[in-house]
Amino acid sequence: MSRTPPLWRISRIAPMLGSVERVVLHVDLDQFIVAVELLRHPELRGRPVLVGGSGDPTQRGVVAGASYEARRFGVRSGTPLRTAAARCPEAVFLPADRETYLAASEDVMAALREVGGIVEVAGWDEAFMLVDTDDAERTARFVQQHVRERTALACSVGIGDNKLRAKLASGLAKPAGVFRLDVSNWVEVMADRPTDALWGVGAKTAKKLAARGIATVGELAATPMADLAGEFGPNIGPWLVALAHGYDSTPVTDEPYQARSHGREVTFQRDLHDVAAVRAEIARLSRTVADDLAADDALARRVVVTVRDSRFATRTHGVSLSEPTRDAAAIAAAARTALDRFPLDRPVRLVGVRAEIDRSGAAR
DNA sequence: TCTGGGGTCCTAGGACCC
DNA sequence: TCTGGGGTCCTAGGACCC
Repeated sequence: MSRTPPLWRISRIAPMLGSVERVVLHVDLDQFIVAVELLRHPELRGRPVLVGGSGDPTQRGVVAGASYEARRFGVRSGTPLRTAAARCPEAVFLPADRETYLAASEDVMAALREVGGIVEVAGWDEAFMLVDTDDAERTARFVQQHVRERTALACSVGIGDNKLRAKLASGLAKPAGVFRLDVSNWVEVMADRPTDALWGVGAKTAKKLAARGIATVGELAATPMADLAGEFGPNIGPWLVALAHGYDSTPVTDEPYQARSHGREVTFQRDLHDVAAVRAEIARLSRTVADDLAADDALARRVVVTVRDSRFATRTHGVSLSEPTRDAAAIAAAARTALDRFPLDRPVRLVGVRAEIDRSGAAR
């Protein structure tokens, strides 16, 4: 189809001289959440800043954003706030402000679209771009400069011959740099890194691989695909080996994002012992999810309830709806039915309600 | 180090049907 | 009656990502 982008060029900077190539860029904002906060709290620049939860490190919550100064204390995204405060007592804690980050993110994406090519939003603070250029490094620098001019935010840009390599390259470019990772330097750059350096290999998979004597990307690449099909499945096993070669054929697309589900969950500051209180919370979350569905003009086809108990054991139960709906009472009734399937014999740490969206066609 | 909240995608097993 | 193979749907769980 007409997915071919317009020929990208920076006519002011680089006259079209050499050969044009098509590359994937991965644009990743540097310490995005903290950087946005520093725009309105410039006096905090240079200090260890941690954003997350309510901003109170004595409460349950984790770090959503850590400044580079804070990271030197061993605090990173996902660290419990309490732990962060112990490791970095002089840190400044700020509450997470999703609306502000979302607005900043939209400014960044608008700036990227001004550059041209195909722009695929991949999260608040990252995007892929498919561009045709005769100087990819110069194009990457131009993107950085343009984002900085429009938003005062710094980003790193990875250049790759597919999305996987571009994504890994941006990590290697940080902070505020440009790095190119393609078929020509893949082995040199990646072969000796641990398998969880790959995008899609996490701690669990890395551990299973290590148990088979596969510790590095190079060792994974040298593993016959059939060897992994048994433990990881007929699709994931071979895919892991492909990842280790840097293969990726997923397209960069600017199709508008369509959520497949909307959910809300809450961790209580103190575990709930009272079943009635759990039910009330489920009802409240159901109403919020119904609002989220309405805002997205979406209909639910299934409602799934999550319960995490005081021992951190997490279970789900779901109820399929007889017909797609966004009616708050219907969502709440389904959630209550699902909740009644739990034994609720232990204090409850977290509850959640998630609506899976019906995209079967006519129902928008 | 006592572990958030928003999501996506894949897998396995059982039900059900032919 | 005690035996089949394949396809598809549903559900719960797992892994991963930002």
